[in-house]
Amino acid sequence: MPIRSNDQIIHKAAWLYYTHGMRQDEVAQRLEISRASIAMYLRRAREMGIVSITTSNELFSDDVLARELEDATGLTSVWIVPEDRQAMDPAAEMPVVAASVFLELINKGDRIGVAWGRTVYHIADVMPFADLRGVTVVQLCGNLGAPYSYRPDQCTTEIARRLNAEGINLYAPLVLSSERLAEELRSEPVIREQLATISDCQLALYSVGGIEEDSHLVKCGALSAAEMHAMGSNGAAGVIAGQLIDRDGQWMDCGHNRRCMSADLGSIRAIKKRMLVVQEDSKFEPLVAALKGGFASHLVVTASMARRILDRWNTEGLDRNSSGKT
Amino acid sequence: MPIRSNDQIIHKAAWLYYTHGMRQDEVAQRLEISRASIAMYLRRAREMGIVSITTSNELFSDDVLARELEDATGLTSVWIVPEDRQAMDPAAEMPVVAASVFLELINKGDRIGVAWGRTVYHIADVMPFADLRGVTVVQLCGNLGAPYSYRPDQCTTEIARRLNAEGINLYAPLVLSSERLAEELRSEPVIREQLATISDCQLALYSVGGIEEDSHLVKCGALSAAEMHAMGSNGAAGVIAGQLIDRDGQWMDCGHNRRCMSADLGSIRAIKKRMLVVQEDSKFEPLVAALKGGFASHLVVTASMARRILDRWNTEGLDRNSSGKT
DNA sequence: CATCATGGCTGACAAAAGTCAATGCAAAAG
DNA sequence: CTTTTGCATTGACTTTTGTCAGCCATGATG
Repeated sequence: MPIRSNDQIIHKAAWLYYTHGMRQDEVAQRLEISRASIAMYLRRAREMGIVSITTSNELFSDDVLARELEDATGLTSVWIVPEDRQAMDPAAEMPVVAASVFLELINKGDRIGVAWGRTVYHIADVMPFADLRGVTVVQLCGNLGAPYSYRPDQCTTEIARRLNAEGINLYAPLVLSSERLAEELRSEPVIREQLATISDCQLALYSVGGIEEDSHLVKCGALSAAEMHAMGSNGAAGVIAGQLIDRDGQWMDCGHNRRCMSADLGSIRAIKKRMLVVQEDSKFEPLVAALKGGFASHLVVTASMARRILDRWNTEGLDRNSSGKT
Repeated sequence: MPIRSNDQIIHKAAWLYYTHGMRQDEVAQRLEISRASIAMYLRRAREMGIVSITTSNELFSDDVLARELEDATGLTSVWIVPEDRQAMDPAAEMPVVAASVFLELINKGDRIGVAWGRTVYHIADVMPFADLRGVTVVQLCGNLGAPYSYRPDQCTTEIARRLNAEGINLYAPLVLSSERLAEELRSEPVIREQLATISDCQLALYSVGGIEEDSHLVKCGALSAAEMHAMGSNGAAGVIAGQLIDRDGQWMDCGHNRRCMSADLGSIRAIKKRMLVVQEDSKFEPLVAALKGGFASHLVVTASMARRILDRWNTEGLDRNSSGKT
C-alpha cells in the first residue's frame, strides 16, 4: 500500500513536469530538492501509474488484412503483428501489442478475467503501468503447483499490480485428483461465488493452449503425454483456461475437464470483450477451435496466422455466425 | 485531415520509442532515418495525440476542503487549486487543472457541450492533445461578432482539434436584434436539431459569467452597461452560456434571454457531468447562483472560493438538495 | 528552362535527463 | 547507548534529447 506522505511530492513533481512541461531543474528548484531526486520521483510516478503514457495501436489494427479477417470471421477487432523485414521479432512484439490493446479495452470500473499461460504471462510482463483504481482483475482458472514457472495467480497479480487494480485470485488448484473433490470444492461458497462472478466480467484475456506434448497441461503433470495424445484422438483440439475443447470449441466431457477448477466456458463466452492472443504458429488448429467456439471477439495474431485463418474460413465456407459474434 | 502516408512512420517511431522504450538513436537506426527526424516525429506524435501523456489530478481532488465542499453541497466532485506559497499562480494554474480534469471525465464516444468565455478559452489553450476519435464536441451557445477575442466557436474548435474529436459549431449569432428573429432562427431545422442534441451530452464545460460591466455580454455589446446594471437590480446574478440567471439559478424572462441563441438551460441541467470552472474570486455571487441552479456536478475553484461557498452554505443552512444533484 | 518557394531531412552543438557511488539520517537491533 | 541497516538524497559525470541553420529534392511559376 502506498505511503501517503511521500506520494504527495511525487504527484507534485509529476504534475509540474508532465502537465506543465517544466524542466527537471525547474521542478527541483520549486520543490527545493535536488534534480536527481526529481528524476527518481518521475520514474516512480511512471511506475505507480501517476502518469501514464499510452501510444495508439492503430499501427496494428490499421491493416487491410485485419479488416479482411474481421469481415470474414465476424470478430469485433483484429490486430496484426507484422512479420516484415524491418519489423521486430514478431514473437517478442506480440505481447507488447497485446498489452497495449488490452489496456485500451479497459474501461473504468471494469471487472476483468485473466487466464494463464506463457503468452498471458509475457503480456503481464510488458503491461504498462496505469492508474486504474476501481478495476478488478479476477483469475479465470485454478492454480498450478508451485514449481511451475507461469503460475495463473502470478499473471493476475502482476497485471493487477501494474494497473493499480484489485487482483482477486482463485485459491484452488487447477486440477484435482478426483472428480468428487473437484465437485465439492466447486460447491464451497468462496469458490462458487468467485466462479459465479466471472460472467460479470466486461473483458477477458487469454490464449489458447495446444494439445501437443509440450502443452502446459502435460508439462505441469495434469495429464500424461499419452493421455493428452488419447484426448487428441478423441477430438480434443485445444485448451481454454485449462479445459480441453473439441474442434468446434465445445467443452469436452472428459475426466480432466471434470476435475478442473476453472471458469465455466459458458461464463467465458458471456463476457463481452474476449481478447485472444496467439503467438505460436503451431497453435493454428487450437486457435481455429477457439474461434469456432466463440472464445474471441478481439484477436491479436501474426500476419501469417491471420492469412491461414482467412484461408480456412474461405475454404470451409464458414461465415460470421460461426465465430460466436455478440 | 491527416496525411496517411506520412503518419505511418510517425506511428512507428512513437511505438518504438514510447511503448518499447527504445532510445531515439535506436529508433533512428531501425527506421533508417536521422535521429533529429525521430525527435521531430515524436513531437508530432505528441501533438497529434498518437501518444498521450496524462497525469493523475488526484493532487487537487485529494484535499480535505474538496471533500467538505462535496459533502456540504452535494457536488459529485470538487477540485481545489491551492493558493499556498510554493504553488503556482492559482489563476494561471486553474485552466491547466480544469483541462486535465476535463480530459479525465471524457469517455469513448461521448458528446460534449462546450460554452464560451475567457476561462473556457484558456482551458482550450492548455488542453492536452489526445486521440479521442468518436468523441463529439458541440457548441452550447451562438457566436459573437468577429472582432471579439474569445469566440465560442474557437473554444469548440480548439478543444476538438486537440482531442482529435469532431467539432460541431452552432452557426448562429449569440444574440439577435429581435425576439421574432431569434424565435424564427431557433425553428430552423439545422439549428433546432443541434440545440435538441444538447441534452444528449454526457459532459459539459463552462464557466459562469458575472453581471458587472466587465461582463462579456457588455464588452461584446449585447447589453449596455446600464442595461446590465438594470438587470442586476431586477435580480440577475450571473450568466450561463450567454443567458442571464437569477439568484436561484433560474432562467430570467427578459428581452436579452429571449433574443439569445443558446442551449436551453433545462438541457444543460439534463447533462450528467456539468463541469463548472471559476477563476476569478469576483465571481462568487454568480457562482452561488449557478450552484443553486444545478449547473454544476463537477467544480474547479480556488481554495479561498471553496471556503466562501462552504461558509455561505453553512450560514444559509442550505443542503445537498439545493445544488441539483443528479 | 531557370527560378523560386516549400518542406522534409540532417549534422553539429547546446540543453536536459539518466545514473551511480558516496553521504547523511533515522529507525531497528544489539 | 552504540551499531547496524535500510533508504532517501545528492553532486558529479555520462548519455540522451532538443534545436536550428543549412542542405537537398520536389514541384510550381514566370
